[in-house]
Amino acid sequence: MAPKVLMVAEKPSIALAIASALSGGRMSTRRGSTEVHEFDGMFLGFPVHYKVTSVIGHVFSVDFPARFQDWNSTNPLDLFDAPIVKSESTPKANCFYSINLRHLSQEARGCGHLVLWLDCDREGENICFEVIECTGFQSTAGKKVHRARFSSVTEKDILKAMNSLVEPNKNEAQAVDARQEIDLKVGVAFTRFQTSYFNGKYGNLDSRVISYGPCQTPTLGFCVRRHLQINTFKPEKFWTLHPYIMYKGYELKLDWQRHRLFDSDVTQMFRNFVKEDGFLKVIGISEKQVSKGRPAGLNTVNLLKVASSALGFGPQLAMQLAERLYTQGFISYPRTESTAYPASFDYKGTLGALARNPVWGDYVQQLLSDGYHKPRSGTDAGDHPPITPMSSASENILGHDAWKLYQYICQHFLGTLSPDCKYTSFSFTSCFRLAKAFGIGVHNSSKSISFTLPAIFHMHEHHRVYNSLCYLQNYLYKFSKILLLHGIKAYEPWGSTQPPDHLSESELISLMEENGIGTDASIPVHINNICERNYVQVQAGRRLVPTALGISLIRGYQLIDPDLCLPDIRSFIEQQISLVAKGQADHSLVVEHVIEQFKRKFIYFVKQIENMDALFEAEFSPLSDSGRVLSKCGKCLRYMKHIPTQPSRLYCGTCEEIYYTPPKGTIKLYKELTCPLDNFELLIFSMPGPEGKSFPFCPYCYNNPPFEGIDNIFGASKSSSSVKLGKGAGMPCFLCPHPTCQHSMISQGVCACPECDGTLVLDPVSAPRWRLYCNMCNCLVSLPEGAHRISTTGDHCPECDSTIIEVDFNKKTTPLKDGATLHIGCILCDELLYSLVEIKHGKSFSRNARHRGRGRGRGRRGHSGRGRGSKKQHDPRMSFRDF
DNA sequence: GCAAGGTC
Repeated sequence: MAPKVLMVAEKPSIALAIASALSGGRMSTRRGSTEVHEFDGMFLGFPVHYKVTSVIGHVFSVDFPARFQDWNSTNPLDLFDAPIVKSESTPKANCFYSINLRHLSQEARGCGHLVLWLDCDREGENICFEVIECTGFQSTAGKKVHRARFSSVTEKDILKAMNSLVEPNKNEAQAVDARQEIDLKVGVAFTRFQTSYFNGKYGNLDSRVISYGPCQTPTLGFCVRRHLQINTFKPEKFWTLHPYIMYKGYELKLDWQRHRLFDSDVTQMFRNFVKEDGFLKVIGISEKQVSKGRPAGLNTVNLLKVASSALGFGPQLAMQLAERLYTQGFISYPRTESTAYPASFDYKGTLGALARNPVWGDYVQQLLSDGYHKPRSGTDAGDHPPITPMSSASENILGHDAWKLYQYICQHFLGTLSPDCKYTSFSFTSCFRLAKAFGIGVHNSSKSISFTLPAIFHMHEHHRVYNSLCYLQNYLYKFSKILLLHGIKAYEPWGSTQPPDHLSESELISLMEENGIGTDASIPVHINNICERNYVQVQAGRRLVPTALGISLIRGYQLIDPDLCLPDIRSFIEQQISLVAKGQADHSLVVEHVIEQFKRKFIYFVKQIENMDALFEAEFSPLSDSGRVLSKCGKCLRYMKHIPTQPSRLYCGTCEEIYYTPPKGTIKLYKELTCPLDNFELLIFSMPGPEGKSFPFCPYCYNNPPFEGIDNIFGASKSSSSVKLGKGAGMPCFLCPHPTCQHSMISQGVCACPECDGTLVLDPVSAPRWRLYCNMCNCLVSLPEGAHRISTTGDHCPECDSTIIEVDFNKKTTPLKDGATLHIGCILCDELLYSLVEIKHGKSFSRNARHRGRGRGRGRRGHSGRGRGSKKQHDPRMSFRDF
């Protein structure tokens, strides 16, 4: 059998391109975690069997070990010296691709060579070593690792790279390791300190996390800098003259060449001169040919700028739309830095694909028949070609927003192939004759007051210039060199100088790009971050207006240590890790050095925090003045206040303790019931919307789970729970294993979830639309509607072990004979109850399926709680109706 | 609950 060669790319699209190029399209493709393309070919002069697959970005990410994860017991300062661990990045919830790591180690089995086709940048080089680690290639004798260096994913470049394989560059990979460690330690240390300090002191900051980061903070800094410029702007009054002439009913306003004066009296003097004379003489006309070059190819950052400024789409939305257009085959890969097309690019073919489009098809035909120009040369970053339409679409197919974005991408592409845009700009200059005023008999332009009719031109799509007013100007010039002044306007004052507007998102993207803050893929994330943290708000025209919180933070850094919010902080880190990438400095020495510097900055920042706090004090209210009285503290038995602004929390003024509550919902007192474990009054949390779940929780247990390892025992890992538990997310009652408390999962749990490993729990306040919800997934089951009361009993069904429930039907609507209202039974085995229950929705079963077999559900009974049909119990997708 | 960087 031919030896096997495994090739790994950074994303599925590249794997496909490489396999297609090397196999000439003759390959077989099978679906693994990611697609695997297989074919036979030659490698280093020998016949081999190729397998080409990909990862999906980074395989690993860095974090602190578990013992540093607890905010309360970890001093943020210690994070600088803490170890860091690499662990497999958890795949996205809606992603069928499960696991990069296992996929790779499986595919690598039996392969003698590994060829790394990761993107040719530092991140790609870093992922090379992640792949090597996953495949175990490094450690096995007789196996060889190769790095393909390609400048584009064209067939030519792929073949060229194949013939000049090199070794992966450890230095570049280590530079990324260094950046990861520095970003993690600095970001997390500052974030935890700020969050604890300010959220522990003020009640209306309106952000769960007061985050800091070497990218997001300078991004915020740009917005605040502009805001402060606006606030400190001192307007000045100015005066100007605007004479009017009439032409065939048109009133034409002329601009004064002096533009404006800051002196009222002098302006008034000029005004009188002009008015007294009443005539203007045309002394010159200019006709300029102006040319605007056709654009180069479109890259991500430029797309984002136009999307924001012209289409009104934020970067996050724009990328989502672009991503969808890409996966549907309408445009090429949307994340690219390059604005230059590869030499081999098939313009004709791409134009051909657009030729039948009803909107611009005619223009495309014209370009094809009259000949198109090659795009202006841009820059080639060696990643992907510029963003280009791939096939024709219509608004009906794409929907409004995606269509607008697609339309721009098409028009930009057609623009790159069109002739340069040429247009003519006309203007004429006229002057008021100063003869009278200055007693000079002859016109002298040096002593005249000149006015200009502003150049008027209109560019039509496809660069045709129309301008009826140009003819008008010509007419004026030829036939009427002396113009009668129709009127003159000069208000007092005409106006005042205006401050700049708030930073537009598009300007911000440019600033970030210029200063090396973020990358094309991460710029939208950083902007989104500062919005979500409530540091800025996007207002009309997509302008970013900082909030009181955002301003206080930046002004605070400016007072304590301006470096912290200047863009240079990113370039400093970049410059340091570049030394590692070039092999000029040792990885660990650089990390140590940079971390040490930031540690010192951190210590100083903590010491000086009062300076920032003074700004917060002026702007925000202390916890003791915030919120409204809600429930009793179990320790001091005094009332605590609920502070509903993010992060939602309770504050006990007596104990000076904070108890975080689940986010994004309403919180009410739960019938003044108390938790048997700690005496705190129970609360009921309701998620918004008609289908929103409600559940009781004890504020103390929620923040300090009384039973260790709740996650492991019940498989309800915080991330997989459909309820976003949020900060301190410990244990709501639906996870509580208390054996006798009437609110615990043991008491309220009814049966195993049909779709995951969770337990269906009675929603105690769902009347009259009674229901059960799963304590782990989205599964929702409606119970008989309109019942007065539904409650669990202490009994279990002898047949399926579900909890027996008691239903008190409404007198008028009771389905029971003779108008009886009380009915007791098992919802699965009792014919009547079974006929009245209905599964509403449940989406997430596949994700949790792998937790199966760990015994939970009814908890102490393990599997026995799962339905009665033992024959079907192994199918996790079994619908509720199949029981 | 935290950073920034890949990608789906």
